[in-house]
Amino acid sequence: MIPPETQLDLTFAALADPTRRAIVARLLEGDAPVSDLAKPFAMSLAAVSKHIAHLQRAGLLTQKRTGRVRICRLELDALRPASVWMAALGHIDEVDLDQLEARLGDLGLLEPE
Amino acid sequence: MIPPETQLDLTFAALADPTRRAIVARLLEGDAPVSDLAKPFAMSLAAVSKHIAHLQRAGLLTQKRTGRVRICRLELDALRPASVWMAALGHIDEVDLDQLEARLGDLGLLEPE
DNA sequence: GCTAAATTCAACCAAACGGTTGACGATTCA
DNA sequence: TGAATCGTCAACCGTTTGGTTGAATTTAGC
Repeated sequence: MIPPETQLDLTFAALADPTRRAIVARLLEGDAPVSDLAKPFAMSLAAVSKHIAHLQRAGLLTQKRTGRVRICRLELDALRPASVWMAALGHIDEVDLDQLEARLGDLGLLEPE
Repeated sequence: MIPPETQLDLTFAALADPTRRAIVARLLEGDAPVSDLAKPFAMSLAAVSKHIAHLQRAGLLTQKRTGRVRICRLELDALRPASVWMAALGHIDEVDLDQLEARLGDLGLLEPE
């Protein structure tokens, strides 16, 4: 099992490249074979294949082969840890303080005021 | 002016490293000088300084020098384009399905159940 | 004015990245 | 069977990254 820290590393790194973000965006419109994904880009198929591998390592993309074609599917769930991390930055005050307080309360560590 | 595509590159790349994410998290608790930020890490000050420079390039961190000390401040606003990009991924499905359904309905292509 | 402290700068290193080309394996189809 | 197609693999190349160490710079304090 991948340590969660590494999961975030892989996810953010996967999104840090414009080619990969374009592939992700394209997959929102539906599953697609590798060659279709590669078409818009002025680079070799092998290069796109590597980008896809990168997305796969991050769990953002899965492939299912049917014949000689590999259909790529976007796995939006894999995006959630990164999304949560970012969202937490904006709200950490409220969320974390509440949870901390609740936990401290459960443990009887909260001093009455 | 930085092209917006590059802005996303820099932001996601900045977040793709655990040291930098830890620095960001630490700065949520308040501004801090470089050496304070460096303390938790088992690496040289120069290394942390480079990480900070990386965050600065992405616009996520600004410095204000007071004397020989540099106070670092988190710039959460710089996170917004990346956050928006990710949020868009999560909702495009619903949106598109709704629009598709509406369009099909308009065309009389929707089968009654 | 001298010394110590807080950072950055510069040079270096190994590893990863993003791309290329060419060979290879699998599959379809005539 | 043989030729074409889809995609990956392998080797290579130049650049970037994340770290090191040591010197340079700027400010503080005695």
